[in-house]
Amino acid sequence: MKRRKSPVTIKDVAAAARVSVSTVSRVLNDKDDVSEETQAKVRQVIEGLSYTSSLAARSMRSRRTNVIGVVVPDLQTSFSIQVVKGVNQAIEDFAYDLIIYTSGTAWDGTRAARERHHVALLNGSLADGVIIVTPTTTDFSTAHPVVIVDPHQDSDIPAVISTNRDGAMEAVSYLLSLGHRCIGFISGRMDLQSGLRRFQGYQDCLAQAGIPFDPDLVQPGDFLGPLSLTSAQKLLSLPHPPTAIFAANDISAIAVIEAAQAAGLCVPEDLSVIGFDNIPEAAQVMPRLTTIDQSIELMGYTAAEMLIELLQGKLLASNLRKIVTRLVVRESCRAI
Amino acid sequence: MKRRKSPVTIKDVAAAARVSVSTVSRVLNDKDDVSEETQAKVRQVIEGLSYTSSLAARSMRSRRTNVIGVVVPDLQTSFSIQVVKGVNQAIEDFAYDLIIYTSGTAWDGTRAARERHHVALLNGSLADGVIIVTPTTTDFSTAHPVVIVDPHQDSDIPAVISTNRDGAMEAVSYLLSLGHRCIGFISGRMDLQSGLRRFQGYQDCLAQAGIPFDPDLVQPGDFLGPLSLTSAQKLLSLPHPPTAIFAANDISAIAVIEAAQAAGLCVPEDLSVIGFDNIPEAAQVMPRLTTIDQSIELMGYTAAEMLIELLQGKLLASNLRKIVTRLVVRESCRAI
DNA sequence: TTGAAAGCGCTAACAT
DNA sequence: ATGTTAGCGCTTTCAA
Repeated sequence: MKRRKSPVTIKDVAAAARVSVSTVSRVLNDKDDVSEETQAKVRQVIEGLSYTSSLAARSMRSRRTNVIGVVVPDLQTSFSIQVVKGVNQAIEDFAYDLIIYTSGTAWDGTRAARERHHVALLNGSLADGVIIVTPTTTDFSTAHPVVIVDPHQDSDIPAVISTNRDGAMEAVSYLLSLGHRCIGFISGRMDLQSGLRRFQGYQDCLAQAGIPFDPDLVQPGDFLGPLSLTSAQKLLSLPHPPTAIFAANDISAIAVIEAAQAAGLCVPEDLSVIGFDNIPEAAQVMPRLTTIDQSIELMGYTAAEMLIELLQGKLLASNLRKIVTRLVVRESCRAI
Repeated sequence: MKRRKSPVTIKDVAAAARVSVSTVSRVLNDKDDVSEETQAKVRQVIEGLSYTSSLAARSMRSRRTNVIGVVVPDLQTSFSIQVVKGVNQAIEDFAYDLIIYTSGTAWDGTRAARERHHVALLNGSLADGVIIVTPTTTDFSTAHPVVIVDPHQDSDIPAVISTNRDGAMEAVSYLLSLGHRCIGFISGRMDLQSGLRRFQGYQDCLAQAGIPFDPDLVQPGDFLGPLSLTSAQKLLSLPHPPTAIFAANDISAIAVIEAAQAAGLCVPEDLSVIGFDNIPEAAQVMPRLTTIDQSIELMGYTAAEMLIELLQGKLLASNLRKIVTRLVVRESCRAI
C-alpha cells in the first residue's frame, strides 16, 4: 500500500500532463472539445497517478453525483437488509452508485432529528436523491427527490408500501376457511403504517365474516420476540383460548410457537399459526410456518426504480407504489 | 415536505443570527471561544432553519468526518451482508457514522480498478478510514487507514481473516473420527485466501492422518451452487465414491445434498456432509447441516474495531486479526 | 470574542 | 482547443 501524505489532486494531474486544470476536468467529464492527443495524454497521466477525483469537491460544485443514498435506521434487522438488497439490485440494473447511511438506532425524540440530519447530509451534497426506510418523520426539507419505504403515515412524498391490510385479510380469511372462529392476533408496532394496517385487516376480515370483535383476542407486539412471547402466553391462558393465532410479523409468530410449545401444545395440531413477512430468519427457525410474503426486497427495488425515474423526470412526485403481498401456505395451520 | 431550491448554508445561518460565518463554524465545531449568548443564538437559528452542514464541504476542508467507509462488492451475498452487520454494530458501539459504498459486481479486469476507485472516493474525501471486503487487489494508495476483510493474498495491510485452515482440519478430523477414510472435497474459489486455505486444511489433515491424497476426490467449486452440483455428481459417480464429503462452503454443501438425493442417497445414512460457513440461507434450506461457523459478523465487527483503533493511534498498522472458526455438529454426519 | 479572508478540489462560465 | 477565473460551503489562520 502506497501511503501518500496528500492524495493526488486535479492540479497534480494538470501539472504532470502539462495542461491546465480545466482541460483535465474536461477529460474527466467527457467533454468533446478536447483534442485527441491531449485527451490521450491526460488519461494516461490519470492512470499513471491512479488519480480519482474527490467526490466531495465534485459534488460540491456540480450537483450531480450519480449516487443514490439510502437512510436506514440500522442494518441489524432483516427488514432493513432486505430493502437494501433490493435497492442494491436496482442500482446495478440502472448503473448508479449506492451510498448507505446508517447510524445507531435511537428510539427517543432524537430519532426524527437524526433522520432529517442524515437526509440533509446525503441530499445536500453527496447523493442525487435518497430512499428512506421506515422513517419516524416525513417532514424533510430537501431540494432533491426522496422516496420512502414503509412510511409512518400518509404524506405527499412518493412512497412504496405493501398491501398490508389485504395481506392480513387474506391470512384471516384462510383461517376462517379452515373453520377457525376464535382467532387471536399479536399486533405489530402501532406507530407504523404496516402495523396499523395489518391490524385493520384482521378486524375488517372478521367483521366481514360477521364475527364480533373480541378485544381479549388482541395482544400487543412490537415486531420483536420478547413482548410477543408474553402476549402469546396471555392469549393461550385465556378461558377460551384461540384455536388459531395470526401474528403481525413472523418474528412474533415464532414467539407464538415457542409459547405454544412451552404450554405443551403442538402446532398445528392444537394451534394454527400464521405470521406476516416471510423473512429468512423465521424460515430458518420454523421452515414450515405459514406466512404472508411481503416481498421486502421488491419494495427496495421498486423504491430505487421510482427514485431513478423521478431523477430522470419520467415520473411525477406524490406517487405511491404498492407491493402486493400474498399468502404462502405451509404446514403450520390445520382445519378444525 | 418543504422543497427548498437551495439548501440552507452556513451563510444563511450567519445572516439570520447576525454574526459572521466563522462564528457559526465555531459553534458548529464546539470551539470554546464563543460567548454564551452568541452560542445560544446561533444554535437557535440552526435549529429553526433545520440546518445541516454539508458533509462534502466539511470533509473537503477538514479531513475529519467521523465516518467510516465500507466497500463491498455487492450486498446480495450473505457474506457481504453479515460483514456489514458486524461493522454496523461496531459503528454503533463506537459512535461513528457509516457509509457503505457498493456498485455492481464485475468479474472482469475492471474489478480491481473499481475497488481502488471506490476506496479513493471514500478515503480521499468522505471517510476517515475504510474497510474493504474480499478485495481483488490489495494495492491501494491512500492517505487514510484501510482494513481488509478476507484478503485475496497476504499483504502489509491490516486484515481480518478467519482460521480457514484450522476449521477445515477440524471438519476433516471429525469425519475421520467417525471412521470415514474416503472423504471427498468440493473446493472454494481458489483466488481467495479463504478458498485456498480450506483446501490446505483438507490436505493437511489427511496427510497428518497418513491417508494418501487422491486428486479424484477433489472437485472444483466456486462457493456457488451450480458448479458444486456438477462436482458433487462427479464425486458420487466415482468407482469408489466417498463416504463423506466436505464442501468449502455451505452453499456447496447444499448442492452436495441435492446431488445425493437425486442419486437416491440419504444424508447422513449413505453420505455424511459438512459445509463451511454457517450462513442463514443454508441453515434455512438444510437446518441440520453440520457446518464450520465462520463468525462472519464478528469479522466485520473486528475489522471496524481495528480501524477505529488505527484511527485513534492505538494500534500499529500491519496487524492481522484472526477470527476462530469452530465446528457446529448437527445431524448431517454419521459414523461408519 | 469576533470578523475578514484565504483556500480545500473541483466545475463552469468566460477569455483567448 | 485550451487557459483563466470565479466561486461551491466550509474551516482556519490572522487581525481587530
